[in-house]
Amino acid sequence: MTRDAQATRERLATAARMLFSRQGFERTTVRDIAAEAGVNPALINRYFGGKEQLFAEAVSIDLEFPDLSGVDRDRIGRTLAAHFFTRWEGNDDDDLLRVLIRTAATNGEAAARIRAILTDQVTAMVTHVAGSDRARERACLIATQILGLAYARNVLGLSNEDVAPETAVAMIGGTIQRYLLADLP
Amino acid sequence: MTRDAQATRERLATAARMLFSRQGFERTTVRDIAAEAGVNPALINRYFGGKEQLFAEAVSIDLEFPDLSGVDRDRIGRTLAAHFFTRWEGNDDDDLLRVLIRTAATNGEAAARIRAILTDQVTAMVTHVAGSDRARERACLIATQILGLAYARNVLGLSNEDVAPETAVAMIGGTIQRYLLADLP
DNA sequence: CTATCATGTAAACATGCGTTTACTTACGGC
DNA sequence: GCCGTAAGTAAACGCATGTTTACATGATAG
Repeated sequence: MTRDAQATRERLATAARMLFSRQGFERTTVRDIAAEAGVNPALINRYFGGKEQLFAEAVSIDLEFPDLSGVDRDRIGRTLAAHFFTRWEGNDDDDLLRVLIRTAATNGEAAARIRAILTDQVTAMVTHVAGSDRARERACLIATQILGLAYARNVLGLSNEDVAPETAVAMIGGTIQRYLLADLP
Repeated sequence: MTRDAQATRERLATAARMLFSRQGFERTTVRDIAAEAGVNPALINRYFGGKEQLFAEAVSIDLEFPDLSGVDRDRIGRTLAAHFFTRWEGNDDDDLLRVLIRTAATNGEAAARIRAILTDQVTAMVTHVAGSDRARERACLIATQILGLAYARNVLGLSNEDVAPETAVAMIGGTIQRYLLADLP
């Protein structure tokens, strides 16, 4: 048994991300997390202070928008749709947006975290592309579509059999394009 | 204390809908439900067999699409958007779609229920309006937008301050219109 | 080599959960 | 009016949870 506090911490955080992502906060037990990390449950309290703090520390997120500077102005929506679509394509079990979408359903802190992401990251992107005029409204509209796509795929389990990826990227890309740049009433 | 089995059953079902809606399945306890209904927790088992069965019975849902027969073909999307928007406007605490959206995040059965709604009700509506060709794809696209709107409002708590209702109805209506009737790639 | 302290463990603790059991109470037919 | 039965209750059960405590162990400085 090799002993390395920092490595153990990270094993716990990684295991936590994976399980929170798959099952949400309530259904994931500290014993599950510890077993997945191969250590003793008590270490969660030693290193993080408790389950809540582990969640707060394990789940922080960056949407990682692609660089849009070289993209045709009328293809930005499609590029963003493709970005999110492929990001969730793989079954990487520690995608943090997935964690939040699942967890926010019953956890106010997670919901606040997503709102912050919208306010900060999406609005910044919209401002950068379309200017600051009504940027927040546009960001919220875009968020409804992106979150709906994420929810359908991650929570409901809709797959490429239900909507072909090309169709989804093209149509949802068109929607984002409208929300970004079309005139608002 | 007046005794009426059927009334008690309904009090339990109503209380369950409200609490499941507010907190999701895991966070809602049978003791909470019984207290809200003003009866003994054991009656949940007597009348429904258990918490799971109570959930299954209390949460069945009808999307109640508006009658679209008299609506201009190019205003159908907007009509649908307005329908869903106003439906969730009020704070009625027993809206069943809200229950499902919250609960599906950590409960496979609820997720299956929403998929069934999509398959049955939304696809039927699409078929009726736009014909059966690729109706399921169109239904899934519409679902991503509707669910995203519902999620943003009910789970994240986005309000009319974030996006003005007129803007949301117009823009999201336009999206549904495209998903319903525009050529798919 | 050994003393020491961070690291890890096992077991118990306190609590809250869904459910079951044994019991009490009010209603309706006779 | 009585009594059988449906309706309702109180209390306990068994289990799983997050957390704490007391103890064991391995790396490392002197």
